[in-house]
Amino acid sequence: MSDLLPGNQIVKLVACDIKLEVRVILFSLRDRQLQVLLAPAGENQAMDLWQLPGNLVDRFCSLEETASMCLVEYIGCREAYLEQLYTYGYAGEQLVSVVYYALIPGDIYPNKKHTPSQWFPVDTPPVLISNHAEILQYALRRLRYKLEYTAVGFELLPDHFTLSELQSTYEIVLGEKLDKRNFRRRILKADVIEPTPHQRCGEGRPARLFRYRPDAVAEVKARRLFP
Amino acid sequence: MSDLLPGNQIVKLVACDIKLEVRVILFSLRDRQLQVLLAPAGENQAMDLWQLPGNLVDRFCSLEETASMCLVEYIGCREAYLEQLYTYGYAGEQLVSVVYYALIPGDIYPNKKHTPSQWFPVDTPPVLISNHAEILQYALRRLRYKLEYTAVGFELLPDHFTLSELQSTYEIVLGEKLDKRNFRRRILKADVIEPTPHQRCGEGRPARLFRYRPDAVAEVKARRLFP
DNA sequence: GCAAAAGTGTTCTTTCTACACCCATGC
DNA sequence: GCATGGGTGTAGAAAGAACACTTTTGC
Repeated sequence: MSDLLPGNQIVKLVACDIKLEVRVILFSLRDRQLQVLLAPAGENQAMDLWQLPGNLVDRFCSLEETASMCLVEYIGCREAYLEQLYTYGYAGEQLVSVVYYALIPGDIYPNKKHTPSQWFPVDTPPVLISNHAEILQYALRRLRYKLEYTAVGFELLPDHFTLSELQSTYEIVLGEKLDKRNFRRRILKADVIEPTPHQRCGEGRPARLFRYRPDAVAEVKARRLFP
Repeated sequence: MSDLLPGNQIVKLVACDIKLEVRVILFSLRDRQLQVLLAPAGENQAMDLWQLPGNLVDRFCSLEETASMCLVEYIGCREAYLEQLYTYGYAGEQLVSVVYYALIPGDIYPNKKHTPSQWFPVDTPPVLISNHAEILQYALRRLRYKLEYTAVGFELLPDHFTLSELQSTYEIVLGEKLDKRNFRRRILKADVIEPTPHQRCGEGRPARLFRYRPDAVAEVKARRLFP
């Protein structure tokens, strides 16, 4: 298990049998619920044990690249909002786990792919390995908190969306009803989304479509201000 | 290569030549300035290159333990406020750096120890290796932001402190003058510090001493809500 | 023309901000 | 008794919360 290493000086100090992995919490809106993608963990399917998707860190990939690769691998998604959550060290198992979370536009990626992973409502997850349930709860708290002081909610929607869709997103994630007029005022004042010339027709009066201002994305990322 | 595997299979894929280190940003108030502890980085002293204190992660220590050990090693300090900041991956160097920051009560630990590390004002740090200057800036932003919505400021002070000392701490870290009455109202409403029966005598009228409520510490920690 | 969702302002309440004087002690 | 820092309340401004009706389309 303790692999041998080439003998320059720095290697002497390397704690070489610590495993390093990246895990990604994929959040998405499906069936009007906030859902999370989980992968089966048990050798034995009957156990019904699940885990957060992830990969060991390859020596040629950065942490964020590894996380991005997970998105591609698990749902074929490029270019989602991705943010580092926390790094957990498991002393007993010599394992370090760098955890990210991602916001996946709902209804873009199919419910099932070739992978055996599945979406679960965040409120009713299955039994998870290790401390993954705790990590999931923490991610949820962070996501909710973040929604309250930034406008990242649109990252869960397609490129173009109506204000009602955005409000619904906030309501689902935060788990509470919001006032329509106050919501619009606040979200527009935040100045990260802008109206487009297009409308969406459906039942009732057509709604104006919005999109996020491309120049505003950096700003949202920069407010990576909490633990 | 990159499928996530449970249990024993994981070992096959270990990227064993990735180095894992913990760095700690030690903040402290000295000479009425916010200062940071740095360690010399150059083999050659003339270069005057510095770095954030840190250690490679030992196989038997957790990340937080490693960070705590840095505090002991560099300034002989146990029991400081310690919070994970961010984890940086350096793909080119196969290096992963888990960075914490710590708030060290000022004037408790002497300015110099047997270690060659030194305190520098955060505004005028020396030249730092790698991206350590950037990390320091990020830590500062996080600390300032955190002070605005929590009451962690007292972690930079001794066990007992006056409200004026606490206000001064906030002013130094945030870099702006605060209104005395508003400050007191806010900090008391936050409900994390409490008056003690004691007073501190000095010049002028004696000041009541406060301390943080032991049961409130968990609460502050729990608001580890930002990236 | 009616069902269904979109869109739009105002009032009240709460929170934040600005501001000045008396108090207790040491010397 | 005076110099020094400690301690206290209030009024105006800004921000947030509560609230109901008109508009546009498809059927």
